[in-house]
Amino acid sequence: MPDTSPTDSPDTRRTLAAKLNHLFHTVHPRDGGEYSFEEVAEALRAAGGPTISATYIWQLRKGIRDNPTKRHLEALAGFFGVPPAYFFDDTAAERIDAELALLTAIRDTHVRQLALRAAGLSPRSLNAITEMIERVRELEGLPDTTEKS
Amino acid sequence: MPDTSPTDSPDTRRTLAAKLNHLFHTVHPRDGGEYSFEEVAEALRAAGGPTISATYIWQLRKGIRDNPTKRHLEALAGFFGVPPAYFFDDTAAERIDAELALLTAIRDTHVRQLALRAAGLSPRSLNAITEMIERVRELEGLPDTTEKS
DNA sequence: CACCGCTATCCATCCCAGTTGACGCCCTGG
DNA sequence: CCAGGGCGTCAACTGGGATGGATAGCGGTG
Repeated sequence: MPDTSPTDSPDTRRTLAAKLNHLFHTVHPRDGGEYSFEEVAEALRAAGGPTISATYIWQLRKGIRDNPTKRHLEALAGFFGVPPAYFFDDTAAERIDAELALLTAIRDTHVRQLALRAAGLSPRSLNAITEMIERVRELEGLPDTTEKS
Repeated sequence: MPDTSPTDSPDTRRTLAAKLNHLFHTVHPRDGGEYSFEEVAEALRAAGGPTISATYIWQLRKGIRDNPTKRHLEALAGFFGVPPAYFFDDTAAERIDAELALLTAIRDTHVRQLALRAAGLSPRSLNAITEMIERVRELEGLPDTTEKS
């Protein structure tokens, strides 16, 4: 099973409302004032894509509603010029990005191939093969540091 | 005004259904077969977070429904171990697709351990060990077909 | 002060995202 | 050849995501 780790606690993670609020406060039209909800709704309508009512934008910013659909997230992200991922919880994304970074560390295609083929083997077989690798490392004069990640 | 450019790109964008389909096809449980919709729904329920009915997952994969809410996207992304951005940004999706098989493989701590230890070995040793893994796969009744790209 | 334009806030409503339950198909074993 | 369970598929229903319209505050103008 892939990742069934318990979803992170409902702590004081930045809520969708907070992020939207930050966007409104940060990106504003040529003069100082913030965008009005009506303006945003209008602009989105003009953009041709999916439209959002001004009232709903207000609800999202206020935190009254916090579970918009994919298309609406895309539209909002598009308007404010941020990637849609901005609205999602970053901890999960960060963890996965870290994993992806680890993958780039494994450049050797042979090692990749090996890992791919090893996936699915029983733990006992994996252990056995790992031990064999350890032995080969020893024979080839590589460090045997069994560091824990 | 920020970015009011049309949200849809000119070319045929990969639909949500296609991406989901790819995830189902690529990341599968220990024994070759794909996850069943029921299994995914069950796992999400067990994870404690927001739940998705098996039927709905089917609808999303089929393309019958294509506008899920934020929480459901999070849940799905969490299950398959990809960042939520996977469902939005196509370029990111392609980048992740390239690593997806390896990414899921590496998630098994034993496999990761093995891969890290294997890094640095001589090509000949790697080949030898890969062949041994192939043999063990055979003994454990795992598919020997190198899955197509 | 009355009036007007504008915007945030509220409320009642609608419609589609999401669920429930049932059906049909393909296995597997008896 | 027929149970029986598992899984994908379908149709109808429900709830909340999303909307439109009404109201209240607020500054500006004559």
